Amino acid sequence: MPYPAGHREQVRRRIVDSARRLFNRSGFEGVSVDCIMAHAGLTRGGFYSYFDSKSDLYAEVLSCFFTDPKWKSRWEGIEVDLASAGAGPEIVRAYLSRQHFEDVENSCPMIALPSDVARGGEQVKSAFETVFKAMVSVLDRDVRDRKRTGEKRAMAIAALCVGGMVVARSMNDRRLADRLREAASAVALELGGWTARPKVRKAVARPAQNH
Amino acid sequence: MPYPAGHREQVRRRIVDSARRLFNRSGFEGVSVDCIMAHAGLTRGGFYSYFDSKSDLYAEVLSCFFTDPKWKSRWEGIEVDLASAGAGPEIVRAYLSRQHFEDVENSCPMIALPSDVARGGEQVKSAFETVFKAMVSVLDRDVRDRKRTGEKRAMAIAALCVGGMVVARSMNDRRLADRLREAASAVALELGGWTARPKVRKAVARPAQNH
DNA sequence: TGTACATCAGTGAACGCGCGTTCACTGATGTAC
DNA sequence: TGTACATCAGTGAACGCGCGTTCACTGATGTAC
Repeated sequence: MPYPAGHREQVRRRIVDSARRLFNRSGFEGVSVDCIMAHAGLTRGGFYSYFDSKSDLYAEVLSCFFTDPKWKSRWEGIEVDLASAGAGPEIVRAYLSRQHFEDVENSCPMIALPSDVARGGEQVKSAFETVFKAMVSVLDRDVRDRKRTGEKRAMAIAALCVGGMVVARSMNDRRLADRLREAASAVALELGGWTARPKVRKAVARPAQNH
Repeated sequence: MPYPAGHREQVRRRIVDSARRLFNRSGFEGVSVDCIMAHAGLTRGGFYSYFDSKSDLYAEVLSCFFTDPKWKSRWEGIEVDLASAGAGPEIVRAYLSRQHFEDVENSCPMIALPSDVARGGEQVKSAFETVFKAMVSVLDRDVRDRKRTGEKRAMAIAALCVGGMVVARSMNDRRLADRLREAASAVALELGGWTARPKVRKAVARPAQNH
């Protein structure tokens, strides 16, 4: 046996990881096989001994994102365990945080890939659906609901999180993007019944925040 | 003068219209200049006497949508006049309607193109920003606000509309997509203070013309 | 321990293709006379 | 009214380029003896 055992798997994982980052940054068509392999420390020729095609790799990248049962937040260093209660407001804050906004490569695929998904095949959409459902179900558990409209609210909160980030990423004006994130976050927390009334001074300490 | 007056403008509009439909369907990179011109009944060569580049056309397509002073809704046959008051709830309903969901080619560019825009240049993002601002400002005018958080609310409502449609379009399950649209619509109307209790509150709510 | 060898991960030149863009040209048009 | 003409909208061949993919080859590796 030439090359140590597990070598192939290790290299394969390196390629998938390189692809994930690059696809997140530039989309399916915006990234070349050459580029993916170069970022994995290899050359273009070897690619086809690992994957049948570029599309094949794309599908694998997507399913990797979605199949993790415990989806550990990569943003803000917060490890949000989806199985625990009380994660709702944490998720909203992390999702609409500046860090998540900036870390394009590691961001939620629902933000980075929606156009590709909407135009993609059944398999890809199905995977997208799974993530969204997961997000909704965690939010749903925590919604403080006065009128038994919990699932409706949870879906709207999730849509607001995704929409806020998608739109913020599509702007030039950084200030406007910031305001949008903050507005979306505040309203999402309000919708969940998670408005921060505990720290009253905060509202006083930050009034310099214009508009 | 060879060719009748206005001929050039008419052809130019035909190209933009063809591009709008095709970009909405397949994204920026999924459509070739050749294809756009063919759908406009022309050949590839003439393109560059109308536009400097493909990106240029893309930016124009984006900015055409909401910046029209009178934006005629193409969905639901509703003609929403942006200059008139009371358009807020109409826009929310039309935006999240089944018709808008289904009519991909004629849909709002903020739904169909967000990933392309996020990865695009300054010019394109600038055009997107304009569209979003226009939507926010119309909503803002109509938000029935009790706490002077009008602009924040308007931004969140807009993000919820866009996000709801983007996510709905990325799903396989039509039922789930429908529920999402309805949830987003109901919550968005609630956020604007437009929940259907019209007869009781109208007199009270109008004077709260914020900002 | 040292050498020869079989294996196969990785290389890089080459392929056909479609793209955005350019440009010399064509031919339809309204106008001058 | 009819003809010659200047204009310029539109044509289509051609360009360079980067892409996904293929393939004959290289050379690093663990093993056999």
